[in-house]
Amino acid sequence: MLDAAIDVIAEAGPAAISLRDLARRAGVSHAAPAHHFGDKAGLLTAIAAEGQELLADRLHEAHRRSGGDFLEVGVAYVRFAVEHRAHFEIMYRPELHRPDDPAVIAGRTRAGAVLYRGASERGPGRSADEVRTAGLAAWSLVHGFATLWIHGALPEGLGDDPEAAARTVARHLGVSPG
Amino acid sequence: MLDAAIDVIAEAGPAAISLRDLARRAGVSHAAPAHHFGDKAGLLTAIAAEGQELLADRLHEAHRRSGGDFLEVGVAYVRFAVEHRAHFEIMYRPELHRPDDPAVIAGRTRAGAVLYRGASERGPGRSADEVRTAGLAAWSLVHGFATLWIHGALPEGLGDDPEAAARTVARHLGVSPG
DNA sequence: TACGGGAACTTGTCAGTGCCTAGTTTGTGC
DNA sequence: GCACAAACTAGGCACTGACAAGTTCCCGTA
Repeated sequence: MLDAAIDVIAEAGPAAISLRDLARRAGVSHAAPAHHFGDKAGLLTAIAAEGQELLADRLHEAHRRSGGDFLEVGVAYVRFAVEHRAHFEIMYRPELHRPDDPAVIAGRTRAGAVLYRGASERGPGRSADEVRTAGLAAWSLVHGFATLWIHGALPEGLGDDPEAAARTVARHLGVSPG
Repeated sequence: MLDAAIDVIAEAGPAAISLRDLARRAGVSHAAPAHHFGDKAGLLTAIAAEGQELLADRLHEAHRRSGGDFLEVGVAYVRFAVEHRAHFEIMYRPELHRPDDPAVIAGRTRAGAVLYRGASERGPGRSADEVRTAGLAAWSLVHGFATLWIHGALPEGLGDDPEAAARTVARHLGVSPG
């Protein structure tokens, strides 16, 4: 059921999803999805929670494999967004799900921890506030790049490899002037 | 009619909009909106085109007033997103409108020109490719910051002034290492 | 083995929606 | 005065999410 939902969202966007269509695809009655998830927001909340956990896993793994290289964590963020586009879109659309759901909050906290750990390891000699805003800058950059890439808003000529393009662009995150 | 649509989107998101509800608010029959805009996508396309023009105006003005300071153009981008949240959300949701609409393309081209002009004036001694990716980095950063701010995904403690926060964060866009 | 309970699911219904077609009003230029 | 077009209305169709009530089936317990 969740898999079918993710397929639909990935190909037609979150607005195109219908509980009844999912039920048809799964070969069950039209009320079965509501039975499991409560309502439509419940279904999307489940997807958001799954996405947060998945993102946290990916960021954690990238942090470990790269030895704490923040650039690689950012690239992993973009890769997650492109590969799990449906999850990504739902996660950052709080009006479609329940952002105060415990499972969603838990995943978001875990993912956020990796992002901020990467930022704090990046410049050890800087103030706490600098570290914080540097992390926000990096997050903003990769998040913006991912959403622009997904929505096809970026200009042509970047190639078809989002990771390589993200790596190139993210290198422009320089040291802070204070 | 467009104003009513923007109010609804701003307070409940693009998914909550209904042609019939808009008609009720405007005191006309349920088919009147469809008559003017063709269909729902037509209405949202009109909003997207209006938003692109508005964004282009804002960026152009910020570029002029700041003497070409790219940071200020980025801050204007964030300000536009926060102040015209409904327009901004529709503009970057191509599955909800018709991104190939001539009016939309015209506005997008005009807005893009300001963004890239700001980037190219930033470092005159750099290669064309560096200028291009620097512009993309800046755009990604302010776009990401704006969307995260709008969706309430940023951590607390940033205050309630998105422009000041954006200015602080965007300063982390340093020089490119190549 | 009989049974009670609960989870999974079905059936039916309701208000609401987008879109379509046909008809009606209203304003304008000739 | 009138043709014409734009603006709008009225009604219907297939669809949606949500809700209420009933059904099936499995599993632990006596």
